[in-house]
Amino acid sequence: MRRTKEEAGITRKQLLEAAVRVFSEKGYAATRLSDIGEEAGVTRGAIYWHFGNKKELFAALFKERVDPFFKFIKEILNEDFGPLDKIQKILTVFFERFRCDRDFLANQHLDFIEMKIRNEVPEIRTFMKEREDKFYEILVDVVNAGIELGEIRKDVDPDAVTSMLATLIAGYAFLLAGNEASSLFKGKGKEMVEIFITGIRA
Amino acid sequence: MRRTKEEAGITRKQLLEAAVRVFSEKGYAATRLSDIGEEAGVTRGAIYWHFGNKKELFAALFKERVDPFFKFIKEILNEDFGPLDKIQKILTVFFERFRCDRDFLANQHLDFIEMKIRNEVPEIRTFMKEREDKFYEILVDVVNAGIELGEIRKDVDPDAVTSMLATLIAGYAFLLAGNEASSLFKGKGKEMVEIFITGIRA
Amino acid sequence: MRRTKEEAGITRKQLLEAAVRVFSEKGYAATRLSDIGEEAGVTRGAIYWHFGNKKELFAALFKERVDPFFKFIKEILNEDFGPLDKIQKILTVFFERFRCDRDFLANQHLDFIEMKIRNEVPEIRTFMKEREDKFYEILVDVVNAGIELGEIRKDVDPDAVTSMLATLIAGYAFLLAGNEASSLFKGKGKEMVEIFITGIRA
Amino acid sequence: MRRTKEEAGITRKQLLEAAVRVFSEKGYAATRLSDIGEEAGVTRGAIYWHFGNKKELFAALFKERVDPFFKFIKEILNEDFGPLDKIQKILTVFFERFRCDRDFLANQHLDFIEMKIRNEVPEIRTFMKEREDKFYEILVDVVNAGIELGEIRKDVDPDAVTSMLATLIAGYAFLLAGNEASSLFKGKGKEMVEIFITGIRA
DNA sequence: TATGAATGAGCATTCATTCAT
DNA sequence: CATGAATGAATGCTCATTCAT
Repeated sequence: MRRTKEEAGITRKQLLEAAVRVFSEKGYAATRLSDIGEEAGVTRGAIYWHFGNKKELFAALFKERVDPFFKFIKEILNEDFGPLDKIQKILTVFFERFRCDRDFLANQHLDFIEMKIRNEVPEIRTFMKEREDKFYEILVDVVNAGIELGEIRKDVDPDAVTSMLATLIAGYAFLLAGNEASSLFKGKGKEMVEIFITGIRA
Repeated sequence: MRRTKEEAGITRKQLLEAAVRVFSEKGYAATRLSDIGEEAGVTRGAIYWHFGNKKELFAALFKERVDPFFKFIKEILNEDFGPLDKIQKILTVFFERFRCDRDFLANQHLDFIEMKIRNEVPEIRTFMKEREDKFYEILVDVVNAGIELGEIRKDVDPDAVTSMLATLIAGYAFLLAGNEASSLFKGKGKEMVEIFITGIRA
Repeated sequence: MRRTKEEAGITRKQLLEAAVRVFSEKGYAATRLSDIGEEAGVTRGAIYWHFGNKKELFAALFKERVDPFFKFIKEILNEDFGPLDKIQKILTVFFERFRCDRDFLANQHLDFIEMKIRNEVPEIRTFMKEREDKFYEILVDVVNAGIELGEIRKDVDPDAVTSMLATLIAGYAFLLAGNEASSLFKGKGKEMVEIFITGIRA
Repeated sequence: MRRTKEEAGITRKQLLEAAVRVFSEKGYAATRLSDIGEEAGVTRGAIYWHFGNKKELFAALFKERVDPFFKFIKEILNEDFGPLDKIQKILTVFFERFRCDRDFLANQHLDFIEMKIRNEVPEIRTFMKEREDKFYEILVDVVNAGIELGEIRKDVDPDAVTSMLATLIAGYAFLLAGNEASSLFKGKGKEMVEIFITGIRA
């Protein structure tokens, strides 16, 4: 039993880390709190102390994980690249990180898989909606800038670009996270980015 | 209670139809057999009579639904189009059908969501592997034909094309099936296809 | 489906034969009607046609099997032996038959195992009570005759002899029917009879 | 709800006590865990906490009950009696205890009734086999000693003696535990022992 | 803080039983 | 006579949750 504040913080962190892994591997419904407890080296009781219940634990995951995620994207967008390079960079970095950072992938996978839960917990819903809306606006601006700068084809629908980004990221995280993916899917992150960029380049 | 063979067939069909809907809406683990039973207008017992258990019911879904799905693709590939048009057609038709045919979407959604289950039931695993492998080979041939005919860029990796197809289809089905999708995702099926095709066209 | 009376009789007989085997192997509660059906080569429905329900099937077993069993004993008792020989013969024949006739053993095993059921079905209860009472009276007479004839010790309690018979038969059937019996139990039917007879001989 | 270790031990003990009673009364298959729970004053959940599942509960019964049982026999065999007296004592004490100690009877009844289960749970199987083998060896030694000392007839097969012991104990426990025993069976423990001893005495 | 013990609602599954054919 | 289809009550088991310690 951890007695100091510091130690309690460690338990909390371990629980969250265990939770992403287990949730993303099994999905929300099939995940047992005991699994998470075991993976974190504590009993289920600790989860209740730190998070209240299963749903809250799941919600906490988002609040803690999504923020750095969006910060990460913002950093890319703030760097001194042209619009097209920004878009390319975002996708490339996503794909790259999916491949290397199992936790990052798990998190994203979770994000897409558990939309149902997200809709059930208003807290998550609002939380995610806000950031995505903001992200959407920034991205559309980037695309429009790209068009104005002549980097992107004039006849490209900015919404198609954001949709394509969302679709590719969702699909990639999905296929990559599935233990044994479809035969069609061979990774090919860089090549796919290239195709996409070629598809919108002026 | 249905007593004739014919009527039993109806019950079976209704169970399967109910099952796609419920499974794809709730996911495998969160689906209760009673939900499916109620939706089909029979008791849980009927499920056991027809399918044996939950897993087998799920497996039966695949065996019955995936076949027409692949037939559908084959038909497109057999038509008298050029390679690029075939690829475009496949994606277009998929996206279109996802939008209009709720059951088709649900089915595909299921397919992607429940890879875990798929891996647990060897029957499904083998079943799917075979068809996907075949599909993959045909597609690669199409891409290579496209390259030779000068319709597709020479420097395009055929595997990148199949991966892109898989990714787009998975992502699209996914985002569309999520009750309240990401802000980034605005549908835009046709536009996305156009970007993709432009990305690989010679 | 059997259509003639004769064929129906065959089904009935097969069901009863299957029933003794399965009941005696698994016990009443653990026996599924489908087991019996399969062993008899028909579906459960046939059981309901012939016997009404599980309990009735079980009851029918007794009525059909116990009669010949008591007849068999009576025959021994009616033969022209001395009292001691009669007692010896009964035990010997029982043990012998237990060893050789698997169905006979199963039947007896059942008889002892399922006293609970017997008590639940008044029909069986009365039925068995009557025969056993009669058997008891005859046996006590035999023992008394033996005492009077000086074949059996005067200080032997006739009830102890009948109890011993019952105990040995029950115990023997029991230990023999248990798949892997106690290490103590090595069969030894004849030897046990000899010990018993020596124990009561004048 | 019991919260301390001590109290948990009480719950466990009560569950075991309830379990012997219910199992031996209804048999393994017909016993519902809720019966045991109710009899012990807890919910079924507590059974799963303490024992894992039904089979394990049953197995636990053996491991906890059989040991004292064999100790009890050993004590008799270690006392300062002659071989014949030891054998007589064992039977006498068994019969006596069966009559007075309902739990002891129930336990023994269980032991004989559920050989099937015993064979299904390897743990129990090995466990019992070992003790019975040891018991058998000791008993055979006692019989041989009796023969050498001239207390027991030279022509008596030691295995017949152990078999008789097993048969009598099994049969007696059986007939006594059956709610309404056979008409033949009138108890008569002491008298039966006397007959047996007379049967083997030199 | 965290654990151990226990609860209870919910779920998959089994199985005797029904009954139209 | 017998089957196939379906029902429904019962039962073992899982798991989120509670709470005294």
